[in-house]
Amino acid sequence: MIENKPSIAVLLGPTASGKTALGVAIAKRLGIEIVSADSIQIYRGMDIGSAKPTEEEMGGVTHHLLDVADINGPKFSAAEYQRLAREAIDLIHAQGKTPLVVGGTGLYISALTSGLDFTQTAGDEALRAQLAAAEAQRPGSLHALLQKEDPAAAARLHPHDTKRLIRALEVKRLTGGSMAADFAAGGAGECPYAPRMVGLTMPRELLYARIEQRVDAMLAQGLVAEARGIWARGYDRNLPALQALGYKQLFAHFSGACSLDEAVEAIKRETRRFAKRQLTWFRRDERIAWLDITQYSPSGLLDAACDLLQTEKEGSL
RNA sequence: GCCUCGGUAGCUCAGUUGGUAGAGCAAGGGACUGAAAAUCCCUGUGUCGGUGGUUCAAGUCCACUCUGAGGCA
Repeated sequence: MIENKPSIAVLLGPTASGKTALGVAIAKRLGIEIVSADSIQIYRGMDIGSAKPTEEEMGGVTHHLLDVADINGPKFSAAEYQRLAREAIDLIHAQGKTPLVVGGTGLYISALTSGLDFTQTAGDEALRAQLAAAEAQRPGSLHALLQKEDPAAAARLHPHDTKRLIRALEVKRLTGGSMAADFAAGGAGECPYAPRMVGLTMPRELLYARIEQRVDAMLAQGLVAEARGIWARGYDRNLPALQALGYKQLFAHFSGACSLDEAVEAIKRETRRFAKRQLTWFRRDERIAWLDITQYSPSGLLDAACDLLQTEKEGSL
């Protein structure tokens, strides 16, 4: 009945909800370290557009999992994130502290708070390229293939969901296993930690207004120059890192596909949609204690968050 | 003051010879296990400016009225 799993505190929420600042404040008060759960802040050189905290914003609090990958380096993955983050967490636990995971990438957070077990098969780029080509040539062929090789997985995937179809075929062919089993598990496997989760929320209108303001602030901070610097390196525009909000739309502008104004509008629109998807992901996790930031004063919010995140600790100490 | 063209979904608009309305965009909901800020699926939310009239039946025809743009005086 008594679980002895080490606890982790998690602060999550959609983009522009104020996680970064609150996270630092919490870490300072509790004297702990932060583990970022952000799929874009892992990239070196993508600072303004990813809203990566500056040295000043970090306020002396140690942040893990920032700047751990290169834009054109080996393909990063959720599995890689899980490995690195667990290392960082173990290190923090070794110091007798509770790590505070802060971020908005749902899959990454789930990789730490649930039993998500990525199979031991790394991606096979050649196979992926081959499958992608087959689908491009004859749409629908991947789903038909999967139907033959792994009907259970095929039943879970839409014929248009090319990325997952490729992955399912990859898993089947390389390991003989089935993605269907993973889907069915729903991440319910063994989680090495006891997570304490707090989510930041607010009325949708306010969130959208904050997104608008933040994109404008990024532009004022030099987002265009940062993106142009990366653009100038001539990387393949299809790199995963370059699909990031802000960069992707500005690259379209640099290539002459649209005006700067149009790119900025697209960034704001796509960021809104992203926030909506984040909320969809988080909503299904009943473990999250939601704090509506409009219901608290800044210090009240900090108190409430610390309270929720610490309860477990008090109980176990 | 007169004339013309508009007023239909959050926005831009379409609505055949009268049968209580539909596209794009925006938006909302959902999925998600090695690309996840990615990828994919679903959804029309409406006193058709208002009032009265003709009609079995009005977004559609008639009258009046409110309102926007333009034109003529």
